[in-house]
Amino acid sequence: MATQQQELNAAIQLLREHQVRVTPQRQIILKYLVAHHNHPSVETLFHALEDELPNLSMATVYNTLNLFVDLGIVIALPNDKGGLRYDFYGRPHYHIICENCGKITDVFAPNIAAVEANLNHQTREQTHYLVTSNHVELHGICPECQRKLHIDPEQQGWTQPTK
Amino acid sequence: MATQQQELNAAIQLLREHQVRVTPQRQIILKYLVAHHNHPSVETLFHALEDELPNLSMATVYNTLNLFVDLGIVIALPNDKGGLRYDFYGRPHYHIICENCGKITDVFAPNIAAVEANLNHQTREQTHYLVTSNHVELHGICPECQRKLHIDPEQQGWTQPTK
DNA sequence: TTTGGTGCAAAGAGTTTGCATTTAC
DNA sequence: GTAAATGCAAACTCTTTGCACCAAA
Repeated sequence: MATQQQELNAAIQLLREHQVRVTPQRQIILKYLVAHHNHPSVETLFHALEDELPNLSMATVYNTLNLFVDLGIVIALPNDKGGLRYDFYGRPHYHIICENCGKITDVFAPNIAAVEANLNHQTREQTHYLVTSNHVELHGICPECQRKLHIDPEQQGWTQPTK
Repeated sequence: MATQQQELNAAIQLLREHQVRVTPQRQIILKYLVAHHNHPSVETLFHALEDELPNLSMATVYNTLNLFVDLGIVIALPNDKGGLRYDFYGRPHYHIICENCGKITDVFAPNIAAVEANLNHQTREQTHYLVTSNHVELHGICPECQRKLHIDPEQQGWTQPTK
């Protein structure tokens, strides 16, 4: 398991390899993403960093995140309202999102590779696409919200209360 | 296998059950979505229908699609640029998206249920979330783009050309 | 007849861009 | 020293909202 410092160094190395400059803003944004796996929106990230970087601009946050996504350091998680949240992508994993509170949790399944291989194979058989990657995203209710909503943890399904 | 007419009728029935009015706009938008599995954006849908509904408003398209998503008739497919595309959700399926041309293709895998059950179980074990649904999305290169890009169909991986 | 829906226009949110200044290399 | 990145503001795109008119039930 790589330490946060090692992950950060590896990411900075990646910047150098792509000949983009290692600015304080980029380092601080990276450091935040490595340390906090809270899948921040641009907004969240901006406010989390405004103490450390008082004249940080929103534009810089947008530009930096777009750069990181292009370099594959970070992945963008689109939600069904058209917004994006970001995640440092050190090790392959997928996500589960709480339908009640919106929290995003990383899932590192032991046989994730087997499931994905199966999925990719089937898809290729059927569509003849050349499969390059997959995104798995689950939705559910996180443990805290289960308690808050008084949901029986043994039940297998759940339907959102009518709005 | 349900015919398009049956799917359309079922969807209209759903509108009635939820006591929302069956307007010409809603019927025509539904008809389009049932007939074309091209995963249109709001823009695409609007232009496809402007002949049939000359004073159709964008706002109506937005409102209607949001309604359909809330009713579960249609699903929203967010892309990593923060945009949304829509898909009539008659039968469970997942999607593969061409990285070159952006085309979205439906995948109806035979044992999709088994793969999903496995995924859900693992996720629950690890996170203790109550899993309610899952979204599987693959990325790849569609057959046409493989030809255009002269990609050997036997190869197993592909990396996007540097921009 | 009575809500609820539509169309229009305006407002709002989120994101990108142009440009002068600053800074990493 | 030079090219690239930042910060600011303005521009732009996408989506929602308020309201008068219309139409489905």
